[in-house]
Amino acid sequence: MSDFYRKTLKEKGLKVTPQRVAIFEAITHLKNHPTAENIIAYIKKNHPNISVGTVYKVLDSFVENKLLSKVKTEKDIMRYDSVLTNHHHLYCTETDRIEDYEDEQLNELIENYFKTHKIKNFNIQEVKLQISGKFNN
Amino acid sequence: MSDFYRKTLKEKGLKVTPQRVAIFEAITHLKNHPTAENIIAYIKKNHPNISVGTVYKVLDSFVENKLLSKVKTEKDIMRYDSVLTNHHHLYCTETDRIEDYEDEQLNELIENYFKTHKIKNFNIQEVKLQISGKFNN
DNA sequence: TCCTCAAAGATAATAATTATTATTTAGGAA
DNA sequence: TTCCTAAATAATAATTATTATCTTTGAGGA
Ligand SMILES: [Mn+2]
Ligand SMILES: [Mn+2]
Ligand SMILES: [Zn+2]
Ligand SMILES: [Zn+2]
Repeated sequence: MSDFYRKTLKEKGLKVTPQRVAIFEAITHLKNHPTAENIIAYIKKNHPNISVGTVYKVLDSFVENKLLSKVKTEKDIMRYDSVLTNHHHLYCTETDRIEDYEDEQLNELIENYFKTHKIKNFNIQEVKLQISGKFNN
Repeated sequence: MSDFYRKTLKEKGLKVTPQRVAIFEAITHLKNHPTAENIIAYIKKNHPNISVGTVYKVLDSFVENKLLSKVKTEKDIMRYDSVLTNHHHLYCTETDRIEDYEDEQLNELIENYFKTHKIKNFNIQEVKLQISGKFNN
């Protein structure tokens, strides 16, 4: 169960603490690209004394160590993403829902496009789509 | 000069105030997708008594009225975009620079792709690319 | 088992943004 | 042109998300 988290933390050279394991578990469990607040609320059930500062610090270090990424939004609040494969996002214009969109064919299309259409003075590392619209239910 | 701003505001049914004209002028003048702070600093030169709250409120109403859009970033700070045509963004992974990237051919490619690859339960309104990488100088 | 230093907890501070409220003013009506 | 009024602004306080500080704790190696 939590052995996966412990193992991954160790591989990254991060000390294995109950807080880190709990946060790691929370972000893989929570869907919809949770906020720090979402994560704290979830963890508090089993770990009521966890400190807010700890959660922010751990999230930061997870981002640095590429266990997590940040999701860009136009709200004044950060959201986190545990899916690390190259994927895109569906943003609902009505709610705050953000869903993952994986599409290997699209990735190839874009990759090929930029192979033949270099951007001057710019070296591309990653291309992500933010697809805005509405979910039908 | 400022007649364009006055005219545009009037068209949108917004009262024409010196503050709104100044903010409108600032955002079209400032490059690199300015923050509210950037805008305030710029305006203060000619308009030293403008209030921070006013700037935020005006920016909000400009976004609502589609005179501006917000730019997604992974920092805890909002940035604004006066370019309203459908365009994409180059994010520098080293600095906070965000440049516009316009590419009609790419837009068509993507549009056509999604015509034949509908996303289930989702109605696309807009697709934007966030292209991360490094500027060569 | 013991030590040590990195991590966690508690708390205060900061930064960005929003809310409140008194004052001013744009712009339509008289 | 003057007057009126709703809407906008300025000043200020409050809120929210995040970060910093500092003391205590405990993970993990010796
Ligand atoms: Mn903030
Ligand atoms: Mn904030
Ligand atoms: Zn995602
Ligand atoms: Zn732009």
